[in-house]
Amino acid sequence: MRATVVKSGALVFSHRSGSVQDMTASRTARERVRAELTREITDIARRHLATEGAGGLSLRAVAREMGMVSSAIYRYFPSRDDLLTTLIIDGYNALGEAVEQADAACPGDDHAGRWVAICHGVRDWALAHPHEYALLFGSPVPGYEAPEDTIPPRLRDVIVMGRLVSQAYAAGALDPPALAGPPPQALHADAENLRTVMPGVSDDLALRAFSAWTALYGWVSFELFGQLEKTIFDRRTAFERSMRIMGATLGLR
Amino acid sequence: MRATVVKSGALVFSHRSGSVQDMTASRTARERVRAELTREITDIARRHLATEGAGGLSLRAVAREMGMVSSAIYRYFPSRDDLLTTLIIDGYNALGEAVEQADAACPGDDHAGRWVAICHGVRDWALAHPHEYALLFGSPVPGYEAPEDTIPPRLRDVIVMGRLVSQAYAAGALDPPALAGPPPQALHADAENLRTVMPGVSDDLALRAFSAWTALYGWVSFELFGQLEKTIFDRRTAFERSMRIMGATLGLR
DNA sequence: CTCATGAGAGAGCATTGCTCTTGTACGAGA
DNA sequence: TCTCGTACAAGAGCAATGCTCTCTCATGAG
Repeated sequence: MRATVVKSGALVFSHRSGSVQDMTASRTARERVRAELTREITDIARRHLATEGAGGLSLRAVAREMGMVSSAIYRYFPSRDDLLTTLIIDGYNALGEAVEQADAACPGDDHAGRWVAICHGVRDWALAHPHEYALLFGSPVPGYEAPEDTIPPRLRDVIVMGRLVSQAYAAGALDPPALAGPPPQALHADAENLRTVMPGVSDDLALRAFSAWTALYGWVSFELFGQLEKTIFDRRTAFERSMRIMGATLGLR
Repeated sequence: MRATVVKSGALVFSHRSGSVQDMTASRTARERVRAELTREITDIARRHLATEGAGGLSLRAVAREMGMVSSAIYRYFPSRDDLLTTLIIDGYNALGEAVEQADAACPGDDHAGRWVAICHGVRDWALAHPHEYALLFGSPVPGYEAPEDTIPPRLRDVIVMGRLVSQAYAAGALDPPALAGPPPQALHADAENLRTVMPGVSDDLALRAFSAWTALYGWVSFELFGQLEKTIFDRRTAFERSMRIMGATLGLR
């Protein structure tokens, strides 16, 4: 697999960079068809995922639908888990994008509004893609270990929330209520950790924001996994109310 | 997977039952053996569940371990889903019991302490039985529809929380902070609904309590499903802090 | 003692993930 | 333009799975 033409000065770094991934340019016809088929496989797999769920995703079924024999699919994905991994990465990216758009649709200085919009962004995406959400946030499929590649996409949504909190804090728009004493010193390191996506805020605020974040996903998971079944009926309203309360614990009003 | 094929010629029912919960006193020997074998199946299944997870629970493997042929197990459970259902019901009961005990271990008038104890009760049980927790609160297994029988056991834990909130409210021990205006009228029906496990409290309080409840499970699910992986390290402390904040939104201090 | 009934055994079907071997068409280097 | 290595697909096969039959036999109520 040798590139036909090396156009940029990549030659200089060619011995250093082991992982080259610029496959956007049209290479040979073979590689083009390979990329096309790979995309088609993931598309079909995503559709099966949406109808059957993660457990029902079958490589053989995907192959069948493509008119391939089952073994041929292993040319593209060495195992079912590898297919799952790309679906997971795609899922995190799709969710992250939805959240980014929800945030961007609000005026930058309406911090409380942005918070609610972000929450709705998560919930709406989850309701629209329940099985993908389950793949990302449900019980991990047994024997499957998420590789490192999934980490950056996974952070996209939380980064949006962190940015909001930091901006609101910097703008002096936060008026957090006194709910408890200062957080225990033992949590300083974790708060410091959280500040990588939430720069500038206090330990207390970072921890509260993360709590609100888990509450958001707690609600959505409850709703999607059937735990609200005979309990909450006006779910959108109840969700928004709950998220407003959570936002209020951060001082977003 | 080892085989350990045990061809037991006769079923020995001289096993000391000593069981406490046989409401129908020992009927015919046949029925005794049947009850015993049913229990043994669920025990083995629960062990497999704990090691392999829900997806890896195989009727054939359970049968093999019992020295039965695979088809024989269908005399006891008509399908894999039925086995799952009894495991789910048992799981809810075990969780509910753990939560009840956690609550009971606190002085009745220490409402804030009881709240934290209940939260730890949920989390501790979940950490001790991760796969069972995943079965109860994780992504629903595709094609599986939880039957009605699972509803009462599922309410055991939430009833404990509701009782606490009602008692604290009745004792005048709640001092909820002003976090938002009154809840929308649209949620009155849902709040009324919540009052079946939380009698006497206001709409606002019922909704806040339910929010805290979802936040609790949100945290535990995040922790168990790997979402806290490179983020929170002192998890017990962070969890308790988060739950204290949630309790404070109810006015528990 | 009789005999319907409950229960285990075994074969079998359709399905899965995955491997191995064999045939084939492409396409880069001569 | 031809050749030959390579990428690819096909097919058979293995070890599992859930579940359904049928056959046989011991149990235990009448």
